[in-house]
Formats: sequence, C-alpha cells, structure tokens
Amino acid sequence: MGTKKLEGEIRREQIVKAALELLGTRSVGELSMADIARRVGLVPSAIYRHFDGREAILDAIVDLIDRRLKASLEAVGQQPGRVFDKLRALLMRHVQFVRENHALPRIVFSDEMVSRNPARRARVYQVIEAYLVGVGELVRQGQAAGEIRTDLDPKTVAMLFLGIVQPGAVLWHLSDGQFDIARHAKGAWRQFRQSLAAEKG
Amino acid sequence: MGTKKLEGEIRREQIVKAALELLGTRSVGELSMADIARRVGLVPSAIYRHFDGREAILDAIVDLIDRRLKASLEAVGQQPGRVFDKLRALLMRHVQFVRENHALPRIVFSDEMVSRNPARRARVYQVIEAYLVGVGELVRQGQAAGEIRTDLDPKTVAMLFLGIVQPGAVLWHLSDGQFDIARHAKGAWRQFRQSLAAEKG
DNA sequence: TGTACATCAGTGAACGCGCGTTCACTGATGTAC
DNA sequence: TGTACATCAGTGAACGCGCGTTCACTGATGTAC
Repeated sequence: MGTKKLEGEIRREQIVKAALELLGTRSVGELSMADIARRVGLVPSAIYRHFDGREAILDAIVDLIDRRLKASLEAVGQQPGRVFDKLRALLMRHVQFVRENHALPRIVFSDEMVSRNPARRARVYQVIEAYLVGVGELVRQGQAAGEIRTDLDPKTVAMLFLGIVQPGAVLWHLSDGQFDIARHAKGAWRQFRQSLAAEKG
Repeated sequence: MGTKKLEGEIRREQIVKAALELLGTRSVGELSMADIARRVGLVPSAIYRHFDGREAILDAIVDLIDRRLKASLEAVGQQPGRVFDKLRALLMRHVQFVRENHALPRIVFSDEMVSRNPARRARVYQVIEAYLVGVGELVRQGQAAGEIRTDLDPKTVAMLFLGIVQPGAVLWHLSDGQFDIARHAKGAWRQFRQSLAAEKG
C-alpha cells in the first residue's frame, strides 16, 4: 500500500536531513555513510535501500538547500513594506542560515561537492544564479519604487549583496564561529544601503 | 657543501609550485602525491625526501599564498598616486590571482585544507586577516588623505572590498571560467568606489 | 692523483588503512484466496 | 479467520580500490687522507 511508499519517502528525508545536519560539524569529505546511517539509526548498507549511493545523497542535499533558499526569497518577497526592509530581512535570514549549519559555505566551497562532479557543480551554479536573480528582482522593484538609484545594475547589486555575507561567512567558518558574522553583516548593511539609496545617503 | 642544501631547497620550491599549479585543474582532494611527483619528474616516494608528507606540502602551499598576497599589498602600497588607484590596482591583482590559478578559492574553501586540520585552518584565517588588515590600512590612509568618508569603519570596508571579488570568484569557479569575473569586478568597483567617496559620488 | 668511505636524492615494490559498496540472508508486514 | 506467498527495509560480513606511506636498495657526488 501507499503507507510503505510513504515510509520510504520519510526515510529519504530523514537521511538527507541527517546528512545536512552532520555538515554542521564535519566537512563534506568527512561525511561518511557510517555517520549518516548511525544518525538515522540504521546500518550503513541500509542506506542503499533509499539512495543509489553517497553521490545521490550529496545531490539531494543540494536540492534541499535550493528549496530553502527559494523559500527564503518567497518569504521576504511576500512581506509588506519597503524593498530595503525586504533586503535587510533577506540578509539576516542568510546570516541565520549560515550560522545554523555550516552547510551552505561548506557545500558551495567543497571540492567533493563541486569539483569531482561536473553535473553537480552546474547544479550548484544554477542554485546560486537563481538566488541572485531573486535578489536582482527585489532590486528592480526598489528601483521602480524610487527607493534605489536607477543607475545601478541590479545583477551587480545582487552580487555585492552576496558579498556582504560571504567574506564574513568564510571568516566565521575558519574561526570556528569566533568571528561575529551577524555584527559584521549589520555594519556592512549600513554602508551597502547608503550606496543604493536614491535620495542621497 | 652548501650546494647540496641549495639543491634541496630548490626541489622543495619546485614541489610546492608544482602542487600549486596543479590546483589550477584539480581540487585539493584530487591533488595526489603521484600527480605532484609526475609533474616534478620524480617518483612519489621521492617526495618524502623533501617533505614529511602530503600534509606538509599543503602547509607549504598556504605559506606560498601568504607570501604572494603580502607581495601584492606591498606592491600597490609603494605605487604612487591616490588611494583609490591603489585599491583598484589591488582589486585587479586579486582578480588576476584568482584567474591565474583557481588555487586561492580552492584552498580557502577546501574541506581538506581547512577542516581536517585545525592548525592549518587557523593559519588560513591569519592569512586572510593579514590581508584584511593591509586593505584596512589603505582605507585609513584614504581617510587621512580626505579621499574616503571618515564615518566608515576601515575593517568593514576591507571586508566589503573582499566581497567585491568573492561571489564572482565562486561563480567563476563553478562555471569553469565562463563567468566573467573581471567584468563583474569592474562594474562592482564603480559602485563600491562611489559608496566610499568623501566628496558625494 | 688515487682510493676508500659517507651522504643523500631517487627508486620500485609492497603495505595498510579507510570507506563506499555488494550480496546473500532475515524478518516483519501486507495481500490473495 | 486462517494459511501460503510476495514484498521490501534492514542486517552483517566481506570485498575492493585508491592512495599515502614505508623500506631496503641503488648510484651519483662529495670528502678525507
């Protein structure tokens, strides 16, 4: 019956989430089938009932990240208010996302995740691109609403927006959480916002 | 005599440079002793005459990167002219550095380079910190010279400066060189520069 | 100038370890009649 | 309600491969006397 199939789907989710959570304390290279299995309460070989192998799990992680980033864009897009507030909310969500699990930087920057597998590398590229497009769209809205200077290229602004968090994320990641990324993001946001403001900042 | 010792030192350099060059086409995880040896014209086991092992080579690569980044700061620091020109030159050097070998992003973002080995992770953190300090110093000079707004925090500006290149570097890296990082850097620099300018941009 | 000895980079075969994956088997759950 | 059969998630042992590393040995170069 459907019950069984559902069970299977639940297990898949459990496995992917377990893997993603483990990326909070391990790098992709250190993420072993044994670790994942243990966390789900299974034996390594049991994983193969649900995934073709380790590679398939890594692919599934990318998909999960993609869905979460899109959900983030969706959420701030629907919130009422000025575009600046939306962008700021998105920035803070992003910081939160990076802090909750190191997964994002670890995945985007991992050899194993993106180097060994061209298809997955292309996929990760798409995920980031889609996110940039979403941010660019917000910028365009801001320009249409007269909040953001119209002489700025939305795509460039979107990338600089990512640039607010990224170096901080790297330092935070390298310093084992010592570097205060939230504080940096707030300070950097001030300057970034001023550089966008239509009415002189 | 010293000759022999010099020979040994030359070999060490050859090995590290070979490894760094290989990082242009392979990830850190894919960088094998066999690859390195082949490129230098040796047999894998011969490497052990010069390095304790693979880990030691990775450490040496970090040192080499550190020296190159410092040389870059040194060079633009000594060039005459306005601070803006120095920062722009540094940005272009950085882009060039990333383009010449994927090494920089690959190393800073590699699991194996920074996750498995806490000492090396701390070292990489220091390298980036030192670079940020150097950039911050330039910013301070710009503020003293009245070129850069004094209400901006030099450290934050330095990080945003890194943020100009970083997202682009990631996309360039993920897209196998398709993404035009130099073009992005130029566009982003315009906006970044305006946001710093003391006399309204 | 010549001989014995020391040093050390380089060699090639073999080792060993981690870890993803395979495979025959079990046992619970569901279905057919 | 009961019995035979099918399905399939889970198990545990064993396989196999890649690759860093070790080790005994070679051979060239340099030094001592």
